[in-house]
Amino acid sequence: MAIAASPATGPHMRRLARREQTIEEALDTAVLIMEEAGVGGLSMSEMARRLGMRQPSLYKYFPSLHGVYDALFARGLARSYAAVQAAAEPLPAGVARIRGGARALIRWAVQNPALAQLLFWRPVPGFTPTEATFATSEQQMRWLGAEFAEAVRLGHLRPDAGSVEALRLFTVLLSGVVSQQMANQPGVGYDTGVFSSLTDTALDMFFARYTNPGGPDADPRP
Amino acid sequence: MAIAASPATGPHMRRLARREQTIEEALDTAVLIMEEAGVGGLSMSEMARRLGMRQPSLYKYFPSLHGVYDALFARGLARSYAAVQAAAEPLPAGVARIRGGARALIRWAVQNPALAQLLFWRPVPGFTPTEATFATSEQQMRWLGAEFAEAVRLGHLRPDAGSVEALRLFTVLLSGVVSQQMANQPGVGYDTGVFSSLTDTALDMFFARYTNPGGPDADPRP
DNA sequence: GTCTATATGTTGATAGAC
DNA sequence: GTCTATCAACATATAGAC
Repeated sequence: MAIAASPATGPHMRRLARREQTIEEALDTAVLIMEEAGVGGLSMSEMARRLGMRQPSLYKYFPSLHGVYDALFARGLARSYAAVQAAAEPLPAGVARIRGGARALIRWAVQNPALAQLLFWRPVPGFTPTEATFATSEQQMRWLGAEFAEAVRLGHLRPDAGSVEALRLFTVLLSGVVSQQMANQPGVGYDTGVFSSLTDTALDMFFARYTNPGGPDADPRP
Repeated sequence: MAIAASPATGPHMRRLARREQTIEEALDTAVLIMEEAGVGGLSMSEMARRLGMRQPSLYKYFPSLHGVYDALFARGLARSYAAVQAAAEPLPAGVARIRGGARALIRWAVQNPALAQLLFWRPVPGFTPTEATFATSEQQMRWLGAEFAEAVRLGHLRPDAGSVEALRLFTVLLSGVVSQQMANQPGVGYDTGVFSSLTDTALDMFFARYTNPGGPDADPRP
């Protein structure tokens, strides 16, 4: 592996890094366009125009417009996942961690409406993400399932909170808050949005349903 | 008023009816296109093509593409409202009626994905419905608020169910079910969809939160 | 990797004959 | 109300010179 000296800083790697940087810059621009013109309003021409580049040059970085969407989808997944993990990891396992992750996801979605729409809805006709990028999505769901199982094991939630139905109901809540906030108050921040402010109430409602009446440490019936 | 004989069947009215019929047919076609190509995939050209008409002729019926979207928005509002009312009206006032209306709305949304997306999300960049059509939307919300107030009066729900927060939380649930169903299982029916099947569970969860522990007839605290 | 040039297609909308 | 003709933009994508 490390035969050549400092391969990560050699001219080849520098060139690769430069290329990566251009791609990142192009995706930044794409996000700006989508925030102005809608997710469906993205075009190679407008991207090139804003990048000070001719439109055909963009095809050296992306194979097609679909390729751009796919890269944006992957970026959205990675960033939302990172935001959730960064918020959830330091918290104690169980409902506290789940709550923190949910808050972080909704906050991220409200702050990144274009990418969030691409992930939560399917606004681009004929666009389906690549299998590879879609795998990240399933990873996120597996993580959430594991956290629910842990919350059950800790006695925070009743055993039926580990069912797929409970997990789906949880995603319904998150999706609902995000959808209502973005559709009815676009451009309004997380803290002032009338729907994003309902996040904790919605989570309370959900956890109350899956908590034993006797409290967090009550014995689940055998 | 009724000076001329049978004005509703005279030649003038017949002509008007014919015009209305053409417009309805055009909107039917528009819905089909949106279901195939996405809400943003609608175009005057494709509409005219399928109607066996030249594209400029369509401008005799709609002032612009935005005008078509506005008519579709109005149609979606009217039909969803009608579906909700038809299901809710025969039911006894209170939670039963609210539950029936919610079920009907989600069923309608799943069965009419294109119009539902136009109503629930804002997928068309730069399109905002006319004030007149938007008024219908507020009418629907006022009806829902009145039903909640009635449920509180009947003792079905706690007084705080009449708050705007509770009402918003309710719409979050409906929006969440619809969004998840349409995004993750497009084309799957209401009865077999894994998310639309959660409708009753979600409503149970909501009503449980706003019900007194002692049961529907327990005294609300003074 | 950048550019020019170009093929090829689409769209929304208007003017004006019949 | 229908049509033809047309305008002016806009788009994706490719070929090939430098």
